[in-house]
Amino acid sequence: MSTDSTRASIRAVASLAGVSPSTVSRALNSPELVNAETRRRVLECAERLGYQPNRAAQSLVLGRTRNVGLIVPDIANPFFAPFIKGVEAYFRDTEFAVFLADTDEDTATEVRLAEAMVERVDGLILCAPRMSGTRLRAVASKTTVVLANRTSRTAPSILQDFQPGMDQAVAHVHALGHRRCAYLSGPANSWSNRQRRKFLGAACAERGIELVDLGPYEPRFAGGFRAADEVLAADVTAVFAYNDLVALGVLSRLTARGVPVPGKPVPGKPVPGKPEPGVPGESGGLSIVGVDDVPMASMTNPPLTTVAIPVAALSRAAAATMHSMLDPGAPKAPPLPPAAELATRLLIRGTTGPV
Amino acid sequence: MSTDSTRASIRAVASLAGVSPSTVSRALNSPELVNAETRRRVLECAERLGYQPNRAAQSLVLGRTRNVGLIVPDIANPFFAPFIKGVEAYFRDTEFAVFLADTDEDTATEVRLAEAMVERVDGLILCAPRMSGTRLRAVASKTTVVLANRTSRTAPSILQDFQPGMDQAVAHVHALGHRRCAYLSGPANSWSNRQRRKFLGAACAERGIELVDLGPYEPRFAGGFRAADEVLAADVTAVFAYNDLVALGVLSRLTARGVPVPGKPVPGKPVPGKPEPGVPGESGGLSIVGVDDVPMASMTNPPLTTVAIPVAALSRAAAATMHSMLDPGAPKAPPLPPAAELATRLLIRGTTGPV
DNA sequence: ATGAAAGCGCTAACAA
DNA sequence: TTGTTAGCGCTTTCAT
Repeated sequence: MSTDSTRASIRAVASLAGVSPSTVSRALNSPELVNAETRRRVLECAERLGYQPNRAAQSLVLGRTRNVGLIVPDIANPFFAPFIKGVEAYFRDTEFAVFLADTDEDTATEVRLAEAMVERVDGLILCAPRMSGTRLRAVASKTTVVLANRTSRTAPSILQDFQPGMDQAVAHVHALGHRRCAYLSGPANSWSNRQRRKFLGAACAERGIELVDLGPYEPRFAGGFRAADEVLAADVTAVFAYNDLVALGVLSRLTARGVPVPGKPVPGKPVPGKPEPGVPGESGGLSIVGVDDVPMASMTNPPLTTVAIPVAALSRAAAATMHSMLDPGAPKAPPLPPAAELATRLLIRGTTGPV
Repeated sequence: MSTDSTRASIRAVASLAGVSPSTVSRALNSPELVNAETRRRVLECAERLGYQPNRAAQSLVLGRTRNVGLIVPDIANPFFAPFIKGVEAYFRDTEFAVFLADTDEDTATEVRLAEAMVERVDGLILCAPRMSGTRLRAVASKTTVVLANRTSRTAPSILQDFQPGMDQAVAHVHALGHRRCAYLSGPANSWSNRQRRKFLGAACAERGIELVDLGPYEPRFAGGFRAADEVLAADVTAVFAYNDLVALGVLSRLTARGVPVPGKPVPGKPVPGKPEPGVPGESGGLSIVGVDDVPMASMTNPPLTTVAIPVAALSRAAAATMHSMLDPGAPKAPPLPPAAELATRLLIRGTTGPV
């Protein structure tokens, strides 16, 4: 019955076990330094008192918090949920706990949050951060930083490989006969956006597809709404959206406007609200390709063709890298996980069809 | 140029300002106890050195961490994203930082996480926790607890008011002529589930609607898939799903099976994969009602009729309650926010129609 | 209004 | 193998 209202300290355990506090500390942290029998007794007493070392005191003397921070642009964006889950799941079985923060896609908020976190953690995982290189360097000088989807010489970064997915997407669309397509771009200062655009551009050039740039749009469903109308005016037959949310927004708006997706020409059914006739290759509808493979992408009607990203591998790699940097005893993460694990790939579903 | 590699301590500031450490501490924490001019000088020196009090040391002496924990069943469930965001947004402007954890809808994990968190926080916000009353009491005895969507005598709880929404849903469905409906239940030990069922049951009884219980199903999209087939076998004309995810799963599966939603009878088009004919009132299709109003509910085709929950008000109230309990100086949260703010309401969209 | 000193709970030299 | 001692950086009596 150790129902003491106030928490047991290391001294309470020590005196109950008839040893000094240092011995208790050793029994707990460096078992090999203490006599087996003594250790057993200490552990038993600790157990009996429900002893839990005071973390503030440990942090103070050790100079480490055993917390890690995780900053993402938007929790509500379904792309980040599995990322967060992956990181949390990884650290669940370690001595580390994780602080999560959401920047609301705002760079200033991101900087403020990073600065607030630095005080309370041993390391910071920055997922797709938008802050400047200078800022990043400032943060990295104060704590251990691991980057996901952002390059930098300042800190190790785990990156997806967009090339295969984007290439497959263009090949697919090309095979369906599309020759003039649009890219709906996302945040201008985002590494992901630049990557997507780059590989898309290269693959299109290679295959003789004309690529029109539209945007930037906010990387959400609402952004896709706005994009949809601009797409209709751009005289293309297929669009590559920055991500699934935008793609879904486009799909929804297009459906509402009566534009068929993908382009199965509906004879005699012109596009309402789009009075200019004579625009070639358009009344046939549009094909749409997203990126991310968020859960809802497979639930729409028609389901979305999209470039899937191995988020779980990404988050696990980021977490493992951080862990190995903070705790030399940790299972050391390979400097970079096998490229194949981080490769994107095309998932062909219902929103792409022949011109 | 105070580019010192090692962080400035309170002593560094003290000696730079020519005062004692206690004065620096007072200048920072109890301005009224120190001479205005001295204070100005101290603050300037602190600024110059980029001084940031060591949190571990403060925690140790103060006995408070200035962290709060937040535990939710599933980050990936779009219902919780705004909740989390609300809590994070609230604490963003306070001295508190928040730890987030995801239980994966698992009670054992929930308990473990709560116990791990207790060590590192001053208070714990438990969103829709499933742990037993006994466990809850154990946790609450170790730290300040605020509950969201879970009743308890142990700790203050913020609850949504499901009555109006459920009542409106039943009235709506009744007006459309439905007389035999199903409830697709969620987690058995969830307060939300019991509430939904209760008000649904009462409203149906009142209006002479027969309510069939199905499930429980896991509260996700996949759960709805399984539910859909059982619904078809249950000979009902409308279903109330535990939440939107389940509703969307049902919708998707039904669409795939060729069952029209809502029930606009498609003449001469029988339900494939459902060989038994002669079942009355079914080939006409089904009406579906969800709960939550997650973002994707408005994006499907047809968009989902659902009972919307004011999550932002809920999370804000929970955060404010916690804040006022931890910090007497905080804007004191009303014991309970105005009921109207927490009331659910029906959003009629496309998945409900006449029998 | 300010300084000196004690101590929060723990770990790690150093001694024994 | 174990105990003694000295701090980690801060706040807070208690003096002055």
